[in-house]
Amino acid sequence: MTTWLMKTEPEECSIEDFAKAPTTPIRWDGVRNYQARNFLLQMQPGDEVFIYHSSCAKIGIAGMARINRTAYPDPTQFDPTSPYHDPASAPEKPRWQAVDLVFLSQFQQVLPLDALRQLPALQDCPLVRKGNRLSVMPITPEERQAILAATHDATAK
DNA sequence: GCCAACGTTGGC
DNA sequence: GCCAACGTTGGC
Repeated sequence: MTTWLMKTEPEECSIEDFAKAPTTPIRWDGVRNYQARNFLLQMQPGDEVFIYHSSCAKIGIAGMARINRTAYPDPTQFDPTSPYHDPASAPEKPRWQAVDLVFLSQFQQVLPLDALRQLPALQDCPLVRKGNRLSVMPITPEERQAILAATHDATAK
């Protein structure tokens, strides 16, 4: 089983959206980067995902979700009214993928980016490297442990 | 709002 | 295949 981290702007989709309806899967669509897409394709049912809030007041990891449905063609790429529409993608040969996530936990406080930067285990994680824009990335067991140890979240193990 | 860093596009 | 121009990401 792999652990992942996915970035989201909370105005669009936040950990609160998951917590509001904890059994309802949320489609993670709009990924338009090949490296991130390739990670989506590797996800397995039950994989854990750290949910990271970006471009907002409280930047950092806000909670966790798990993979509820593995990769399938992202419908927004074929929707001309969607901001994620990709006219170059053909339905018979979809370019972009989505997965579904369900709620796992919400941290009592967002684990802020500056705290993440201070974790020695995260020195090689793309998340804390300046200028890195990767929105979906794998998290090693060591990184996962360090993150969870920093949360003080009793529900996370 | 600024801007550095990055990925993508397209002319050649 | 190169690489300059461009658009986007995302922290500050």
